Order: sequence, then C-alpha cells, then structure tokens
Amino acid sequence: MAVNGDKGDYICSVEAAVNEIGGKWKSLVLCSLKDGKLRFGEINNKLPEISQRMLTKTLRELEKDRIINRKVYPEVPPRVEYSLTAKGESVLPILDSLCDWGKKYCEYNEN
Amino acid sequence: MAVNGDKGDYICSVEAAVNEIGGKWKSLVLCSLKDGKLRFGEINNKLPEISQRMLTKTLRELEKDRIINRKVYPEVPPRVEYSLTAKGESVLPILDSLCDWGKKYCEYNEN
DNA sequence: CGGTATCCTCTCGGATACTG
DNA sequence: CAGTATCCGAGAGGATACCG
Repeated sequence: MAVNGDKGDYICSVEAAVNEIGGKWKSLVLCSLKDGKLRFGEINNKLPEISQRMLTKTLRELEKDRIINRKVYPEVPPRVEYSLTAKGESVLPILDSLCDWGKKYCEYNEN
Repeated sequence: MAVNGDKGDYICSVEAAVNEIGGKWKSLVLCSLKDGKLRFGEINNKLPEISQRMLTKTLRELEKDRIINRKVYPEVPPRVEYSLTAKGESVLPILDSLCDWGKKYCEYNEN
C-alpha cells in the first residue's frame, strides 16, 4: 500500500503491523492482558488513564483483528472477560522488546 | 505516569517507547533509514504517501529524541542528510520483529 | 458491571502555495 | 532541495450522562 519495489515489502509489513497494534492504547491493553484474562473493569484498573469510551473502542478493534477474545457470561450483573488469542500472544515478545528499549533509552520519570 | 504498582514499570516503559517511535509515520521513516543515511527527498521517495509537512514534523521529533541525526551541508541547493543514531539503530531489531509479525499475521494486500 | 450516547476539544494529517 | 506557512476536514480522545 505504501510503496512499491525492492524494500517495499518490509515497509508494508511494518505498516500493517502498526495499523493493528499501534496507536496510543492498543499496546498497553495487550500488556495488561499478558498474564491472563481480565474483566473490563480490571483492565481499566491497570490503565487508569484510559477512558471507558476509548477502552471499549480499543477492545473492539483488537477483537476485530482477532488479537483478543471477548467472552460474555450471561449473568447479572454482567461479566465479560478478555484474553489474548494465539495471534495476540505472538505480539508479547515485541512488547517485551519495546519495554526493554523504553527502559534503556527513554526518560519517562516525572519531569 | 500511567499506572502504579507491581506491573506498572512494564507498562510505563512500553508507553514511553510508543511515545518515541509510535504513530503513523515514525516507524516507517526509521525503516527507510535502516540501510544508511538518506536525504529528505530520498526518504520521501521511499514513502510516497507521506506529505512534506508530516515528513518534516516526524523527522524533527525523531531528531529531538535523538533517534536520528540531521546533517546540513552548507551548499546551494541545500543538502540535508538524515541517519540513525546508536539509539536509532537499536530499534531496528524491533522493526524487524514487527515486519515478521505483520507478514505472518496481517493481511494488507489490496482489499 | 460493562458498556452507549452525546458533546466537545484538540491534534493529526492532507493540500496547496510560497521561500532561501 | 528542503523546507515553512496557511487552511481545512476527519478522527482521536476526554467528560459526562444514561442504560440493561
């Protein structure tokens, strides 16, 4: 989509990956699910800065791309659990690399 | 910044990394520089879809975070060369992983 | 509890024109 | 050549209220 020619495939694949797991919240939501399934509210607790609206939207997009599973339990009050699919598990090494890189090269302490 | 407690460092580091190399264009610009220094126009040729405005902005941000170097030659017409710093080189393995992941899991061919 | 719906603001990002 | 400047629309994303 972005470019043709010799190095095009490389760039296109990176672009495709960024489309699916890039953006402000997707990687963080995936991080929060790395240790197992979580309920909507539990994800929100791990990511207090995300709004309900954006969390819903992010989860829907990840679900659409089959990176996470959404399981609804027909109970009252309702219970919904999110978990990584195999595809989702496969991004964890990339998130680990990002974490290591961030720790080593970024200053993100209070300014 | 995002969260406190046990897993907070992990998420914060990922967040910091995404802030520096995330977004629509940064990873693609870094990809284009992976084989060595390029001029402004050469990067634009490799990424025909990026506008001059966004390329300039992206390059400035990467420069600010010391991920790329900007070298200006005092010539007419002007010549400016961009290259990866050591920090920038250190993200290439992550981009490789992203590329592999995208190739394996994403469909980005013409829909 | 796990969402929608609505409103609002702000940034992203494209298009175009201009410049040293 | 390598940008700036300006304008504009679309979407990101927050705040709040409401719902089954």
